[in-house]
Amino acid sequence: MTQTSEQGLTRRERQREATYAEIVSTSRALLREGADLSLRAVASRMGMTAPALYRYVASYQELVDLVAFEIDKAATDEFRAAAAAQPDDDPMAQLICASVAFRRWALRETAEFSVVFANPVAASACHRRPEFITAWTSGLYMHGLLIKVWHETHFDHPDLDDLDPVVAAALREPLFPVDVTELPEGHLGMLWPFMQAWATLYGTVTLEVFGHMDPRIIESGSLFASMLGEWLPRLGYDDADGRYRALLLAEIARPE
Amino acid sequence: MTQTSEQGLTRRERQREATYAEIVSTSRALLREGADLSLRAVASRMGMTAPALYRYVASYQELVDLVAFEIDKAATDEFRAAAAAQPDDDPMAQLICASVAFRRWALRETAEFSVVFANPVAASACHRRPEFITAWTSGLYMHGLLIKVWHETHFDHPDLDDLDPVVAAALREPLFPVDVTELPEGHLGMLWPFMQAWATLYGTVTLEVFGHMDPRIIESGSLFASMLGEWLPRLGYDDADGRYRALLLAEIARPE
DNA sequence: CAGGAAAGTGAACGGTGTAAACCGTAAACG
DNA sequence: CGTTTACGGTTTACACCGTTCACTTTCCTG
Repeated sequence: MTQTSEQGLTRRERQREATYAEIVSTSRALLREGADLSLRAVASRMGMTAPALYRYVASYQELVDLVAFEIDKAATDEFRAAAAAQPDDDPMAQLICASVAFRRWALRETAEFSVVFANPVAASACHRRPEFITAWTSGLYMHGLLIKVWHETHFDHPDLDDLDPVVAAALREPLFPVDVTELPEGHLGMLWPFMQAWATLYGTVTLEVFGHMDPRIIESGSLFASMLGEWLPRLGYDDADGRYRALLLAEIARPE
Repeated sequence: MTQTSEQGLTRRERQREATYAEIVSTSRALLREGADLSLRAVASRMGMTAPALYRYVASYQELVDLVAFEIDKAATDEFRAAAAAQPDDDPMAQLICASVAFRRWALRETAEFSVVFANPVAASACHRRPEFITAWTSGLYMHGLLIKVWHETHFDHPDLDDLDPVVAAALREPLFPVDVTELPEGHLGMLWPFMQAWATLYGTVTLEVFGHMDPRIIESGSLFASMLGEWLPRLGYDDADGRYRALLLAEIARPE
């Protein structure tokens, strides 16, 4: 092999990597302009022809999967930044900020959100690489926050044996975004409230993004606020002083 | 005017109505075969050319809206049939059966579900005719069941004045599926738990349909069961004998 | 230096939504 | 009755789309 850069990549490999990055960035630019994602549009904006993209991506669906993965990664950075405004020893405050950031991002970048979350995933990419499950990065991050919350409150969660055996078996070797090494020993059941919380969070936001709801209520953010507020006691906070509820409302009202 | 039928429709109008019906039925047939909905496919299967469809529908999006509306209507018939297996003086049992039927329908007819529920609605059809909001019929039916539940348990709901004023204003003249005449006087606040329940129901099912979840957990139905079970106390049932929870599990497990 | 892989091009096929011009038939009207 | 009008359909055409194939260029490597 000829000279490789300090990352261990040859010139060609580095070029290839750069092209991948450009594909993703042009795709995201298209989505943000309201245009729809297409091989031809991406290629022509890059000064190429459509068939050239097949050197990087085997099909249109694979382009979508690639872009979705990168979008999710970038969005997670945004959630992380929002959470960073809260002290590190207050994971619930971080979780609130991250969740609100998730909603804010979804309502602002509806096209990007649709690519990641309103995109059937099961048969297409899941079986190849588990980490290509859409929302892998964001799910991992959110779950990490939830674990930090548990370390503070030790909130209740079912035991594996109390759950449907099928579910228990699934939780023992989960194929969704979770870092089991972060999970305290013998507390696999904590995954269950995580999935419940994720379902309601995802559901509320999807409902709002797709507009299946009175626009005035969406704009007010009340539905989202009540949904998130209901999770406080379940996560071990009575919030007697109303601090978290106040933070929640303030974050929702905060302009971009 | 020439002779009109007993419905007050001329021959021409009746023919036109029949063509509309055929458009919808062929569209649904296409969706159920896994093909995707397109003007050309619908037209050619009807023995026409694509531009002819423009005599009935102004654009592709309008075709989608039309089909979505009819799909929702047909699905609601299915929910109603499932609920009819329960006695009429047990609205909670009916609500459970209808909700499970909703999930079952969504997981079986994922393409039809996507047309109705994963279809941005706000800007397209909402402003023309409020009843063209997707899921109008099903939403109306579900809400009717919830009102019947309230008449039995008088479950708690917030007062309008306790809610965000923006929300209160929206609930006073709601533009989503609800028949205010069925609502008992002074209980407009009941719409609020309805929207919360709808959001979680919709969210859970959408999550399952799009496969953003461990397939084994979807198949077991446990997530859906727990979500629905959590609504029992909020709707005024302690379910001490576990009757409703048993019904819920039985309905989920029941084969088609 | 020769060979070969990688990257990109052009043309082509079958598919899509949509606009325009055109045409026969059936209803409506004087 | 004849004339007019409008409806429901056709052809044609345009601009896109994903995808395949044959071909060229370029650059790395043995």
